[in-house]
Amino acid sequence: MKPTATSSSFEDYVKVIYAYTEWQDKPITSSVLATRLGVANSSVSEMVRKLKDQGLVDHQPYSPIHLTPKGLSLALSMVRRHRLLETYLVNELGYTWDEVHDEAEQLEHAVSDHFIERMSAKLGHPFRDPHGDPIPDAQGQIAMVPSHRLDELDPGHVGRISRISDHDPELLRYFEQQGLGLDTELLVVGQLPFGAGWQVGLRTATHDAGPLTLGPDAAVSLWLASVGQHAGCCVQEPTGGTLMVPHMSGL
Amino acid sequence: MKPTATSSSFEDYVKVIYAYTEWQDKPITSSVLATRLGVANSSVSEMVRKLKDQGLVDHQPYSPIHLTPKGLSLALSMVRRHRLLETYLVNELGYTWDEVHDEAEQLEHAVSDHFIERMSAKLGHPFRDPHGDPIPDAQGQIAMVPSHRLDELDPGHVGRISRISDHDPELLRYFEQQGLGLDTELLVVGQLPFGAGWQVGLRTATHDAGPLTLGPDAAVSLWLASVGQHAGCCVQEPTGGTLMVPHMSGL
DNA sequence: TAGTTTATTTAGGTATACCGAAATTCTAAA
DNA sequence: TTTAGAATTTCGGTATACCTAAATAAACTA
Ligand SMILES: [Mn+2]
Ligand SMILES: [Mn+2]
Ligand SMILES: [Mn+2]
Ligand SMILES: [Mn+2]
Repeated sequence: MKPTATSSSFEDYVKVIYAYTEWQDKPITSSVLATRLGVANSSVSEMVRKLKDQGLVDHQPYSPIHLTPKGLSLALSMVRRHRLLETYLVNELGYTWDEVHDEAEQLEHAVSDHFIERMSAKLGHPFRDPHGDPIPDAQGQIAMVPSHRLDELDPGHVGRISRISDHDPELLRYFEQQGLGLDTELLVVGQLPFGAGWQVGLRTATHDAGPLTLGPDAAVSLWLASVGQHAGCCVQEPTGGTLMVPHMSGL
Repeated sequence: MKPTATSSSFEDYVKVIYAYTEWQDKPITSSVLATRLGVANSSVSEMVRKLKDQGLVDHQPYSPIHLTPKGLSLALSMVRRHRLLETYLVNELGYTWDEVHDEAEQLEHAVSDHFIERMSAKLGHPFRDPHGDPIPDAQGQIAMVPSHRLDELDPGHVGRISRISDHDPELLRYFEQQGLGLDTELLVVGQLPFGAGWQVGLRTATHDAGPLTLGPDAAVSLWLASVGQHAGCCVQEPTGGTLMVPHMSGL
């Protein structure tokens, strides 16, 4: 079989299809895909037909879109590229975590496999990126830390920040400023009335800051892992199988 | 004026036009440009018209193609990108000097200015790449070491290798194997009859190797700087002016 | 269930960057 | 000077990846 010439558009389509399923636990629809890619619905219809021709997705008209094993494998390799690049930019080139997403979005299509593996080696084969998103290994295995979104946790729960959406650079700068980062220990105090957000308490190595109010947008961008748990469980084959951890976002 | 949306094709066209002039000291023709880019002559005619529309080249039908100041500026920025990337791949990611050209060819179109300047800073703002090609600074200033191609030098001349064409990876591996690298001191013994090549003597820090025979392809790929001279002269403005050093190759 | 709204696909069209073949222009030999 | 041959451009066409507007299918709603 031929090696499937994948354009950078194909790569972005399968990546977005994968990313949606990674947290929503259900297949993506045509219009959501269009929104996330920033293209017209009609463009998606046409591209999905081509992706199907290449055996990267399963799709019947008017139904949601599924990745095939081949499509999942390509998606995982793009996710690996993206997250390794983000990690590299922060660790080796002094980028801040709010600057890396857009740069990685371009680079992920331009670098060779050789480049990726060199980078991974130099970084010591990291398993998560600067925002806590898990990095699949070269075989597509991905280690996920069981986590829950802050807004889904009961008052009194204590957890360590395991993942932060990188969608909004400004929000990332805000978190930085407030001393909120990966592995910061957080106490969920409770939800404020009338959608004002959540009240949390945080303890960092440096300063034991007092209570903090997080708006709704901030709250849904944070995932917490139960204190006492560590990474390494819930391994997933690139050839399919159920995704064990819902509610994950960002690339 | 609008910022001239430059596609990666445009970038490659101006880069190749510049590179030709950098060593041939005369403007490139349509068919040579086509050969170097690996496209049909008709494609070049069409693209040159578009480059002219964008004010990147001067051209009248059936004549050679010149860069405008704007085109030269873009070309120098692409050359800077390419050569910094090659240097980075070798110095920071452990690439060998025969592996970097193709990777840089892709990356040069994908990285941001921010990435380039971070890289340059991390490398200590190098002025030449792994093959000795000069790296323009962010303003397009380029420092060239006065050099001559080995096949143009008289017997008895002693020089330091200042530039090696990166065109053929296999030739680079051969040079490596023979102990020939940047700054290797070389004595031109003389030309062999019937186009067999050149006889040279080399002295490296490690071993004082005996005489060596270089075939014609190898000989024309090496540039020598006179011993005792150093880099830093012959600065060129991006806004034009005569190129002072002919006979340079590669990117 | 019939009608209305929404989601999705189809149809027709654009821009970019290529191609081969035909026509044109330039050049250099006779 | 004429004219063959070489270089270059023009012409018609392809592939990719978008778009808007129109048609259609599916999902609600009354
Ligand atoms: Mn992308
Ligand atoms: Mn990202
Ligand atoms: Mn290039
Ligand atoms: Mn190069």
